Amino acid sequence: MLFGEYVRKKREMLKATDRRFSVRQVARRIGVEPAYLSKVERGEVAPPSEAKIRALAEELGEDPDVLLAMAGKVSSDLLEVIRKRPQLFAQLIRELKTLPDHAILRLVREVRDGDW
Amino acid sequence: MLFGEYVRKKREMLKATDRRFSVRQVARRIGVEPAYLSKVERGEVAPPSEAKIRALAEELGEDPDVLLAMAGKVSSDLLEVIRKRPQLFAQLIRELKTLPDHAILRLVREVRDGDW
DNA sequence: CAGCATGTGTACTTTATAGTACACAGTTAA
DNA sequence: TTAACTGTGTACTATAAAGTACACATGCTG
Repeated sequence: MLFGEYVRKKREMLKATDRRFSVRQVARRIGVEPAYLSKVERGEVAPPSEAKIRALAEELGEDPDVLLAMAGKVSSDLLEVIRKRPQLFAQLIRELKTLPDHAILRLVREVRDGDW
Repeated sequence: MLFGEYVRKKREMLKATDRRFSVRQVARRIGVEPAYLSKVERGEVAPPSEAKIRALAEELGEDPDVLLAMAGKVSSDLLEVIRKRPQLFAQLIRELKTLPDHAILRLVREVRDGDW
């Protein structure tokens, strides 16, 4: 699903029961012009900056990492982590690239619970 | 160490025993103007694009991921991997953020050798 | 039914990115 | 000693990113 398409769907859903989720009002709350948000939702322009996407995620109750991914971006805090130890993380991520979700989840849990 | 500084040092080292590593000749081989490479090495302008950095890494015998990191970038193939499963990888990377190198290396090996 | 709210079209702007093109002075090598 | 090669200063360019500003027709509502 495209970024704008997804945002529009979610916003319209919220609008159905709460009129505070109009294009204009959401735009105002996340700090952009209404015309811009409208264009973003219709895919007429590229998705906004990371900061605006975060604000939008907050507003819509969505996972910022997911919304960023839909926008073709990766959270800058993750980039920072990788940038600090590029070989280590590059190796790991390429290793995990083809693993199924459950295997990666297992890894996450192992690290979280284990004595690492 | 800054990107340009590092590149200059490495290139000068190679140049010491092989005159094919002048600014001009390296620039030509990686496909940029000599003046531009000169400015990059002296930090007068920002580091080049990912593609040029890759060519430079190849040329200098350096790890592209490391050079990219010095340039403040992350390899686009890694971004792609994360973008495809943002929640999973975001969770994992944030979990690993503070782990020591050896722990992450252990993880890499475990995944590579184990039955995942 | 007047008035505010709504979504969107059009036109423009600002800043960053990623460089090119050319000239010039100093260095080296034949 | 001249021809080529070297590094760099200056000026410029093209494209993308990330929006703003305003006008307009439509629609709801109190």
